[in-house]
Amino acid sequence: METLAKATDDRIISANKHEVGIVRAKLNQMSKENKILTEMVSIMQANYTALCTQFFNLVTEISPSQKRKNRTPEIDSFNQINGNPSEDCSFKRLREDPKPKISKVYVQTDPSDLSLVVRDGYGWRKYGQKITRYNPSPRAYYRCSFAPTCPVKKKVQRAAEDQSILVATYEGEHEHGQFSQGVGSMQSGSLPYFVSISSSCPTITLDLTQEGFWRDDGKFSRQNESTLPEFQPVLVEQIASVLTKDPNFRNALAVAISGRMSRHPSAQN
DNA sequence: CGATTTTGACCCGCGC
DNA sequence: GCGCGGGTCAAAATCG
Repeated sequence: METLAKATDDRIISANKHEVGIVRAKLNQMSKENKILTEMVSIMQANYTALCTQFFNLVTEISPSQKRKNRTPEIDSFNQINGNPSEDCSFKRLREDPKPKISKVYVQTDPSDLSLVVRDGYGWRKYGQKITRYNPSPRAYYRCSFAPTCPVKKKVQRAAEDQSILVATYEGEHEHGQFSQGVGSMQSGSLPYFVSISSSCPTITLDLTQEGFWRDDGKFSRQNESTLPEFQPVLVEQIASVLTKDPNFRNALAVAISGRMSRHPSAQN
């Protein structure tokens, strides 16, 4: 009887040892993958720096008079997000002027939806619309409904490269909370991808968890996965550049990846 | 009837 | 000074 119990204990101990071995192996593999990921991020960062230098060289080669003539939406967009390159070639120091905080939000919308509405939880009053030079789609101008108490303004225009992407440019910050127009910020017209790039502080919110969009009828529509790669290259570069610069993002990414690995051990094979 | 949108006119800064 | 382009104004139209 006693020998039977001892044999059972031995088997449990041996099983535990085996499990510890597996966990150790997994940990080793994870730390290896972590190293590889860190190296990849470093390479991306190096590439980004090289690209920045190249871009700056190209921009500074253009004379001031040529600058206006040859200006493109891409350069404008780059300058808005990174600050004026002629003032700081490293792009690391951002302008600290008293201008209102400007941030950009890119919203993937249903291509069939032609409205210039970005639901963000705030109330807006449209005060103008214009056709701009480099973009066939009109630009809409909105003021916060709390104006003149709240000076925040926003411009909404479809991306020239992809009409399904709405670009909302916010000027200033709300001095009041959101007041929902129903459910909240994630309501009709909201988005599968939500990206915010701020010019004054390179913070970014990237929500790729929603593979669809909220339609006006309140239903959540699944996004056709084949359309995902169409997320514009320029936009992707801008996002990648901000992400690779941010050590917090890299840490968060490492934590998220290791968390995912522990939840899906089969994926490690 | 008040709030909101539309849209042409106007203003302003910039480059030539 | 002129033209261009972006931003704003404000009267009319529309909506709830």
